Amino acid sequence: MASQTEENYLKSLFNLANDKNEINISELANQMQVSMPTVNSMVKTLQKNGWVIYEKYKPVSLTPKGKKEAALIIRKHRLTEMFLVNKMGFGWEEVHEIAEQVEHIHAPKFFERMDEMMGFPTIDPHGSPIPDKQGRIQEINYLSLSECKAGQVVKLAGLTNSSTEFLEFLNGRNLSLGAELTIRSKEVYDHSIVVSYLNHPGETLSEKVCEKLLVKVVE
Amino acid sequence: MASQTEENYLKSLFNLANDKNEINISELANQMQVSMPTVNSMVKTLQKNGWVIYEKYKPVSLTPKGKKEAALIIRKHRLTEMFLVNKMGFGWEEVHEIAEQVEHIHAPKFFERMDEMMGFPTIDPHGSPIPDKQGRIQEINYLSLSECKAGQVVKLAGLTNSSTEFLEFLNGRNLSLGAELTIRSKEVYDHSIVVSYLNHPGETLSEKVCEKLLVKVVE
DNA sequence: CTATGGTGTTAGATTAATCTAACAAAATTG
DNA sequence: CAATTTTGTTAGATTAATCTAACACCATAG
Repeated sequence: MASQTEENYLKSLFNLANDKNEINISELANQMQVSMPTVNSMVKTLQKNGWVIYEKYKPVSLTPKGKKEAALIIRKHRLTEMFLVNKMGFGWEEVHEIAEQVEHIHAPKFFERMDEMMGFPTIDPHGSPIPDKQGRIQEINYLSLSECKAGQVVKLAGLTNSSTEFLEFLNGRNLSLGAELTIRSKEVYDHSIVVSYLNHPGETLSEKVCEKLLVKVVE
Repeated sequence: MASQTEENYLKSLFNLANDKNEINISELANQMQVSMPTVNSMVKTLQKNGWVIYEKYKPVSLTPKGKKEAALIIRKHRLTEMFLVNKMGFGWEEVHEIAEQVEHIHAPKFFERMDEMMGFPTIDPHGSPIPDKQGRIQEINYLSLSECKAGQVVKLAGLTNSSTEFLEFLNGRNLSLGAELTIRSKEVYDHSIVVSYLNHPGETLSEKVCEKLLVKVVE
C-alpha cells in the first residue's frame, strides 16, 4: 500500500502527465516542492512498487498500475470536494485543502457512501471529471473561453486552475459553473473578452482569466 | 503541531489516565502496541512539547495542555463517529476505524460543520461524551448493568468498550442505546443477568457483557 | 565541436519512529 | 532481606523522507 507521500507523488505524476506522459525529475521536484535528489530516490521506490517506469537520466512515466492508483486517489479527492460542497455547504474555494487530507483515508465504504448520497456525480465542484471505481477517467473536451468568438453563447463548465485566489475572483463576479455567458466582444489588442450573464450586462475578462475558463458552446 | 503519531500517544494517555492520572510506560507500550524503548523516547518528545510530565523511572502524566490537546483529538473522533452514523447511515460497529483516520485531519471548519449539521450533539454513537471546543469533557456517571438489582428498569446509555466484536454481539440481540431493560433476575453463581426488552422477553447476559453496559436507572 | 548551463545522480547527513539486545532500577515474593 | 521477576533505560541499528554538496551527463549556442 502506498504511503501518503507516495500517493502525493503519484498524484503529481498523473497531473503532470496530462498530455505528454513523460515527466522530468525537475518538473516533479518543482511540483512537489522538494529537491531533485529527493525525487530521484522516491522515483526509485515508486519503480520498485511497479507504479512508474524509470531509467537513469530518462524521464519518468506512470505504468497502467500507477495510473490506476493515482486515479483512485484523485477519485477520493474529487468525491470529497463534491461532498463538502453539495452535502456540507462549503464554497468551492474552501474544499481543496480539506480534500487534500481526506483523499488519503483508507476506507472504501466511506467514499462509496459519499458517492451514493450524491447520486454518483461524474464531475467535481470545479468541473473536473471524477474517475470511476476502476480508475477510468472520462475524457471531456471543453473549449477555452479564450478560443471563442464574439456573438457566441457558452456555458461555463470547467476550470483549468482551481486555486483559491482564482475561485475567489470568480465568486466576486458571481461566476459559477453552469453560468450562460454571451460573448459581447473580443478585444484584438489584449484578447480580453466582454461577456454578459445574469445581472452582469458587461463584464470584461482578461485573457489570463479566459484561458482558465472552460466552456461548452450553447449557440 | 503534533504529528499523527504524537496525537495517537496523547489519545492513549488520555484514555489510560481515566482514573489514576498516572500512566506506566509498559501500559502505554501495551496500549500503543509498540516496544517500551519506543515509548520511552516518545515520552521524552512529548515532554519537550509540554504535553506530559515525566521523570526517569516514574509514571507519565498529561499536563493540562496535553489533556486539552488529547481531548480535542477525541472530540474530532467522536464528532466523526456521530456524523458517520447520523448523517451517512453507517452502523455503530463500522465507524471506529474510519474515525481513527479522520480525527487527524486539520480543518476546524470541517468538524464545525459536522457539529452544526448534527445540532451540536454531546454524546457519540456509543454513548461517550464529546468534548467541547475548549477540550472540556462532561462527566457522566452511569451505572454498570452488573451493579444493578433484579426488578430494576434501566435504560442503556453507554458502553465501556466499543470493539467491533462487542457491538456486533449487541446488534445480534437488538441492543442499542436507549433500550429499556427490565432486570428479571440475577444469578448468584456467575453473576449473569436475565433482562427483557422489546421483543426479547428473556435474554441472558453474562457478567462480562453486563460490566460493559452502562445504564441509567429508570425506576 | 567544444564550452557552459541546466538537469540528473551519488554520497553522506538528518529527523522521526521504530526495533532488539543489554543493562539497570524497582517491586514482589519466598 | 536477598533472589527473582517485572519494569524501565541506554545503546545502537533500521527505514522513510528529506536535505546539501559535489560530481556527471547532456543539449545547445556560439
